[in-house]
Amino acid sequence: MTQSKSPSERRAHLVRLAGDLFAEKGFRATTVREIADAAGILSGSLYHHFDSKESIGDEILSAFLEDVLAGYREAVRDTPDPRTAIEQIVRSSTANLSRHRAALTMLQNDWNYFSGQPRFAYLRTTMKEIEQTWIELLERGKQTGQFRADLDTRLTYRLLRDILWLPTSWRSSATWSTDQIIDGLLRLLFDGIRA
Amino acid sequence: MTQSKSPSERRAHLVRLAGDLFAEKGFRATTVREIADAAGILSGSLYHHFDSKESIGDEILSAFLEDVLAGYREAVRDTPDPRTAIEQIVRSSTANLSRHRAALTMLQNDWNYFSGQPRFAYLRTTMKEIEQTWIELLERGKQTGQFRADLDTRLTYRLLRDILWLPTSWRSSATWSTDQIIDGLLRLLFDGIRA
DNA sequence: TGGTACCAAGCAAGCGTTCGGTCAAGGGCG
DNA sequence: CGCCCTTGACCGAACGCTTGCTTGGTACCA
Repeated sequence: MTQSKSPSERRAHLVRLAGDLFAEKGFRATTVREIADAAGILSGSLYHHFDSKESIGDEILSAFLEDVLAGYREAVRDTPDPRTAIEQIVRSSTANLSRHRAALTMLQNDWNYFSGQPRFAYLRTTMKEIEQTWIELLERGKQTGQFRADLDTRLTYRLLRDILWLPTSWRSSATWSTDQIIDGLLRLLFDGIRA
Repeated sequence: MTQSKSPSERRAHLVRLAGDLFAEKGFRATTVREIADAAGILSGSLYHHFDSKESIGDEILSAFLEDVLAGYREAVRDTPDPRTAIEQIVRSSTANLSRHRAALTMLQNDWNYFSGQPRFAYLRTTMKEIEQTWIELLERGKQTGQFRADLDTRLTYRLLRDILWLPTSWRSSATWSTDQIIDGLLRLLFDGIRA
């Protein structure tokens, strides 16, 4: 089972273990002793690989946000059609969110903790770019007549962005497949629930 | 300013102060010393009024859930029409949520902490009843032809319930009025964003 | 022999909570 | 009226425990 470990790949393994715990309990609520337990070592030994608990969180969050930003940029680059771009953003975001469940829980539970620290200033920066992308897409959609003209873009953006990473925090995601969730989300988003 | 305090009304005042902190930082992240500071007393003195920090949380959560349940029951009692009932639920929930902002933050941030304890078993009970109400309304709406027949009721319920208490956690709610949010929410919900 | 990976032990700070004591307000009583 | 004695609200200090993190040492592999 415990096959030979590569040089610095062991570090990535520890990050993954920590991420699993962060995804379930959040960052602050997870102790370094729990992370060490999951790895089968003592808590002090973690500090051979990381200089702080925050560093682990940093690694998880920055990796996530990089992927998310890449998805957004790719979507607006690939197509001029707002509706298609939004659909692609929803798909790439959903994929990223399920690959980085820990990051989402951390952003939701410990946003106050992270966003205050200078080290995590990139959190706000990235959010700004995401917001800008959404607003431009929604505005363009209104101009082309695809979206309702009475749409409050900023309000709609806030709703959509948050709605988008709601399902990821559902623990019993075994109930629905990713495709099911995406389809339900897109239909609700574009058409509402009315017949 | 500090007018004479009534007998046990001082206790309610402390609960309100604690609630303001819980609404901003969550339950676990708020310390009893911070609560005491806000009240201008020492942390130990809090235990003259409450037997534990959890008791304060209990008071806030149960009061909130009582109001929410009352709103749901009233909505389904007042009208047989699913669409009208849902609209009324959205309005009553929004009102309750803005009156009990602390409870929502606690449910979102510290759900794991509370839901595990027997003392807070009523959390799960209430959620069950809310879920049941939504599902029955959505099913009835499908049968009457008001809602799309291909709606996955359970998935839609999950989305709607969570979407409903999203805007409350937005700190800068000064940007939009409550009515604006409700309108945007209802339009998105029933009609989607498409023209 | 030198470096990597870990252990064993412990530190300071912070947590929720407890406890003995103080002190002003106020009702009963002579 | 003047005295006593209860009571509620709070202080000051500490308790036991958990937190993230540090330190000194050691086994092992190249």
